[in-house]
Amino acid sequence: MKHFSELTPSAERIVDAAENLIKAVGYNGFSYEGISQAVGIRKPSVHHHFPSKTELGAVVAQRYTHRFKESLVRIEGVFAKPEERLIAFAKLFETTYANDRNLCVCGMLGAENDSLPNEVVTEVRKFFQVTLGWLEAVISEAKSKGALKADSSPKILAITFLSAMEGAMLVGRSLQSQEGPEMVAHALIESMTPEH
Amino acid sequence: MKHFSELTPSAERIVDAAENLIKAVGYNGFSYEGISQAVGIRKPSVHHHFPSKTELGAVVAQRYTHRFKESLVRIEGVFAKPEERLIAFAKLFETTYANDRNLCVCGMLGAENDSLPNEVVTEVRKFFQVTLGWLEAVISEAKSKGALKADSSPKILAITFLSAMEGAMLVGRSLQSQEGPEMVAHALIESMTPEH
DNA sequence: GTCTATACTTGGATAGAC
DNA sequence: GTCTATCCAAGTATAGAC
Repeated sequence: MKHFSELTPSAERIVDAAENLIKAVGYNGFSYEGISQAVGIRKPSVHHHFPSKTELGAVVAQRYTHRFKESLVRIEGVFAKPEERLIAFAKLFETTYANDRNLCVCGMLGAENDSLPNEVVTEVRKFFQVTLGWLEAVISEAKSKGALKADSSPKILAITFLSAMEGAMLVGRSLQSQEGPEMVAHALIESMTPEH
Repeated sequence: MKHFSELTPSAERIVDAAENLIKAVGYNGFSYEGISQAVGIRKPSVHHHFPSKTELGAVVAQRYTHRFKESLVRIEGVFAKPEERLIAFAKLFETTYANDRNLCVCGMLGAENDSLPNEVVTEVRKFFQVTLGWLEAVISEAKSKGALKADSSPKILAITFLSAMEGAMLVGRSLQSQEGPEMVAHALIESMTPEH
């Protein structure tokens, strides 16, 4: 399959448009026509760069995961404390949500999982595996430092935290609320912080 | 708009099929053809009962919310303690998830919000308002009893809890995991339970 | 209530010229 | 790389017979 690092400038603009459309209306909700309008070229030109919708969807998810990983590494370089890292993590989702109540690309695709081509399903799963691995390590460190108090394993807490972030975007969007993942993250972390 | 209480038996089977399809593949993922196959009648017969997809979607959401409310009232009749009610609440989602990793109808529709007709959006919003209202009351009671310890307001905790349930289904489905909302609910409640 | 037949639109995709 | 033209399938929807 095509790799996002080898995209021509036009292909890049197409992936940008597809990513934004997926955040808003999902894989089943966007079309080549929509991409065409967003980018300002005709449908067959979109097909020239991405012959099939499957491939386009997979590249979007792949690039999204890569950039998300970059953000996680950046957080490690800026924040030393695991508690700060968790808040910074939540802010990644908040930024997406604050932009038009958009969802996480892979959250949206995860919801649509059962109607997605296999190539896309695979990429989406990788996003969750990578993200949960990172969260688990951060939470594990927070617990061993005593900065976080909770009986459940770091693995389960990571799933809980990520679930809350993804769900917060979905619930907030349904309520047409300004409040999103960051508010939920604060409530969660606060409830797991030991009394001083 | 049509009300779900006035459905003929055929219409009921159509709504059943549509509900199941929405849980699996969403509003944008299902078609009259799919309904037709699930129910065993032809496409125009489906249109006879529900002229437009918009109306069918709205009735599905409407009936789903009503039944969910019934479940909430049933929980109140069976469990007295707010902690038990929260677990029973989580089990409602777990039951849906355990059936083929299906999503909550309104969770799925919430994700698709921006590509949904207004009538459906309205019904979905009602689901979240009703559910959050109920959760807020339960959490409020739990806090005043001292069964739950958390600084955030019951309103915010309700959003947090529901977000975690909706997100858990989405994340679990993406990972193709057996573990769903119930595991997350236990982790959450445990972390908010005061030491004895 | 259900059917066959059909209309109309959109969506994904290809051929071939520039 | 982009275009016009076109294909074919699917999706929503209607007409009208039984």
